[in-house]
Amino acid sequence: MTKITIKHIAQSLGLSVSSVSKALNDSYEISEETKIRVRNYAKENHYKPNRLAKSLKGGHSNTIGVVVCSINNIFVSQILDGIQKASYETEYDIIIMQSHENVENEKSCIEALLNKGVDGILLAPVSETSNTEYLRQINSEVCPVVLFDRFNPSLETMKIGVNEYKGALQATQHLIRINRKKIVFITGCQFGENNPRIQGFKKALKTLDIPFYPKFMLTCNLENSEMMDQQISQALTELLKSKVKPNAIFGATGVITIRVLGILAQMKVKVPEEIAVIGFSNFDMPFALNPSLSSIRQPTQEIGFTALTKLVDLLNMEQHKRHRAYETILLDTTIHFNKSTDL
Amino acid sequence: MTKITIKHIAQSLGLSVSSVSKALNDSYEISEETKIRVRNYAKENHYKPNRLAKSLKGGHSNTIGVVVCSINNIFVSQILDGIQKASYETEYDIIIMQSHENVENEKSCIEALLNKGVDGILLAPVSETSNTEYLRQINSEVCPVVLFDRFNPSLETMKIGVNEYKGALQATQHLIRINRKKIVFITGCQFGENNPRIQGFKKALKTLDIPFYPKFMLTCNLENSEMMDQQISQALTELLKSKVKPNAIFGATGVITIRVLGILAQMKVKVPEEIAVIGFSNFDMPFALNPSLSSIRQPTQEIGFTALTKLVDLLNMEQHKRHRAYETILLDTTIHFNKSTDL
DNA sequence: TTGTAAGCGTTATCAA
DNA sequence: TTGATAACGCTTACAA
Repeated sequence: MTKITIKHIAQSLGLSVSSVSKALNDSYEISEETKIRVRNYAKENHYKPNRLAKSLKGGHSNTIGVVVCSINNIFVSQILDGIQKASYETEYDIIIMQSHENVENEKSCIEALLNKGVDGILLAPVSETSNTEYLRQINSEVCPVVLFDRFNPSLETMKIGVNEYKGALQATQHLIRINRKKIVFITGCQFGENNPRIQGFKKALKTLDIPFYPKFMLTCNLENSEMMDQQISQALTELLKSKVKPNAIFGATGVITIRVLGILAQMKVKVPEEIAVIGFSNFDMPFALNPSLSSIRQPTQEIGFTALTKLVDLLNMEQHKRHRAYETILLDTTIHFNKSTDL
Repeated sequence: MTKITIKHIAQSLGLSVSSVSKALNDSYEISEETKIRVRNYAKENHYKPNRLAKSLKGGHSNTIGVVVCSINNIFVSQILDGIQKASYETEYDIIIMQSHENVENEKSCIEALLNKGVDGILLAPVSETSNTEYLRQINSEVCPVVLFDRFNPSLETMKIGVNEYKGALQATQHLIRINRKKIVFITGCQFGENNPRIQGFKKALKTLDIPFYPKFMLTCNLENSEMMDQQISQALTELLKSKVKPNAIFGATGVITIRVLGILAQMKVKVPEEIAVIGFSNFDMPFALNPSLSSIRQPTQEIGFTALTKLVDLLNMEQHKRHRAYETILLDTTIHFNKSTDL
């Protein structure tokens, strides 16, 4: 069970270390016969190249860093699953870091990854503007940074996400179709005004000349779920008392949407009779929810898989050619109607 | 932004490489004055030691491998969160692998980790007997293996889990207390007969002389959630038609418990009126469920944190002293009563 | 107190 | 076709 190295092989076979290395790497300089001898010996003795030595020599760590808001989140863990799946087919290891929806944490995560010598970074930015300059510098001077899930519009790099605009548009249209036009839209405070989910929502209203109530735009803190619950339930309580009473809620993220369901249940507000609910959510068991949730589902596995694959593609290119490969990939969402909008 | 090495520092300061190394490592051989010069220069120029070189030299990778059934699972991701948190305070990187509840995958994961040269392994075994011999060999000859969540009773090593027996006992007692004595117990097929959750359940029945119906022990496939849904709903449909109709369900894992809720909702079975439901679950938003779920909650963060901490402790000990440090830590669960058992 | 040199396991250059 | 040697960045006897 003891580790065997090239040196051992060389000694046992009466070859030099360099010849063995070349044989193992299928170099043209080595005779077929020797290659076979070496390969056989290596296989029989379970030789495994030492990745550390290889990396040290090669100047890269064969490691990719991933920064997400929180591992402990269904949406994120599905993406991570996709990233892992893609990574199995490569030589890269994955190191995961959590920004916890905080811009400064995000920077620390990236710094930590850089210290570890990662060859590339996969990042779901905290906000649309977080660490822009820093990231730009990293991407052009240190290692490629591929963005996924959320984008930083002013950062030129590879981006993989979903067509949020379309998803939000369709979901809103559905609410309107079932005659729920007084829609509360709940987002995280990291969402900028130009967020495509907000834009899709507004677009749907505008097209059909439905009035937009600014006070129906709710913003909550994604960093802390207790605060979030408080903020949402307080805001909803007030809105339900106001003269223009809402009759639907659109949740901009999975956590928001599902928490809203819980909050409404505790407030004894009937869904969908009093308030219809729809939102982004990748929760796997919509029927277990109260009531079964209508949702916009994102192809999370594919996001992760694509992001990692594209990053590896970049890594395999010469640095100066990379910028030409930059693209923004928008995958399609799917929309699922269940009881929470069933009228 | 270019990487700086010990060599650069040595040249700039007119010192030798070894002196710089020693200064940086606070060796007694180096004068205070030199140390300060070196440290300052290092700090000013953002010197970061190359971990690869350090590891290659030191003969360890500073990496810990973690094998879980699936990242994409609330319970697991909470544990991973705990592991990460603990790892921040160490020099170790974490590499995660997924066994997908399959014994052979589990072995491949471990092999892959060993190839990467991990210094230790954190493993949530697929079953109570999976890969016993292999793991024993690894643990004694290669690197420490710490078990968490599920245990392999015949493997002598460090183990971190929860008092499942007690949790199951309490939950069952609660069902009995609300006069629900015909309890269907649903487990995964990886659970052996001696699993503490099953034992706790049986004990509660036995103590109060409640009959145990073998056909109320349901087993489902945890590898595939569609199959699982099918198996459970089919079995329940039959049981509900039989002469001894169940009036409660105990779910042995979070996925089972929540899926049961969804299945019952689709079968239009009223919870808790017709069937009360309780089970292990670490789902964060019990109130969003239909109905709000009574559950046994495990201290997932703490499990992960403890497991990693203990593994690092082992790593810091001399190999031959490790076995003396082995212990089995059982953390307490908490039980939460909600609507699904509210009678 | 500081420096020299060897070595961790590879790969790459150049000679033989 | 094969081998000797240097190098990647760091640590550590051993010498000076």
